[in-house]
Amino acid sequence: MPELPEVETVRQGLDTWVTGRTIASVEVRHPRAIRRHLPGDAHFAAVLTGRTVTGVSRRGKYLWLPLDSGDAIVGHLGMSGQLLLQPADAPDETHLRVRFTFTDGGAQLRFVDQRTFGGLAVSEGGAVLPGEIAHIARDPLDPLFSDEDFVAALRRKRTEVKRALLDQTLLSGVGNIYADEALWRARLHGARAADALTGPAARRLLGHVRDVLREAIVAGGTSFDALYVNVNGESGYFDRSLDAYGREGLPCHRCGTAIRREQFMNRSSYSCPRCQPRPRRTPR
DNA sequence: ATCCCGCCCTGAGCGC
DNA sequence: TGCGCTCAGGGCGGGA
Repeated sequence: MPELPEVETVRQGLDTWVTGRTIASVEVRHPRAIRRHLPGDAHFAAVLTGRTVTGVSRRGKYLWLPLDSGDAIVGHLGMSGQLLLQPADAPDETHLRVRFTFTDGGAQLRFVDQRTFGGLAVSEGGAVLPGEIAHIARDPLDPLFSDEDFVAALRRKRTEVKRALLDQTLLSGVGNIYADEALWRARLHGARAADALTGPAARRLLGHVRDVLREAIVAGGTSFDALYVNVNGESGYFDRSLDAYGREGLPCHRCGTAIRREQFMNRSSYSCPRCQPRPRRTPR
């Protein structure tokens, strides 16, 4: 569910409310939530207890909390994960998976995840960049992201442009919503062959990706339901600004044509039939 | 090496 | 009411 803007909203909240605090206890309520932490839940709790969180970082849709030990807690929200700050006396959430308490006795950090596609792990020595996510590309808001490298890599891909936008090793942070939004802005159908894009077209597309991500962060992300919320349980409001995603049958904000929905990668894709005509040739 | 598919889960909404 | 089906914002492993 969460893409870069939603994860960045969570990152900012964690940075405000968790950085500088020392972990007093860790309770793993569901083993699947730490399945990527191979040593298991007892080890997970033991290495984190007594550690101080020194910041909160993000690459694409991954978050990590560097610790004073040089290790890090690395996490992914999957489709339905939430990181919430809750008073100690707040009732446990139905899908509470991991609870952290702090030595200051303040709000707990809770990892709540209905579908359990998300998870947490300790990354040994991962404070600067967890090795577990070294294969994830920088995101387009990262100051060290290289536009020219991305454009060149995109134009080498023998696949459809939407598939390439969703490839987290090419650029990170873009998911189904923001891919469709950027393609709509760029007036490109997602089935266009990536290696058939001209350099200027690829650069324009990247510009639209960057714009829509930035605008969505300002809005606090996109929340269709209670599954995506910030660390204080509040929804973002970028759903009001969507031009394509989820708008099947509604008029295109540019030309008035009804937005269409198509199946792609076992997911829905939304586009304007007039502004984003299907390519005649698709990649093989 | 590159690309693509199936799968990992739970719950909401819908038609019957 | 209840059943069964479809759908949901992601990423990985493994096969082709």
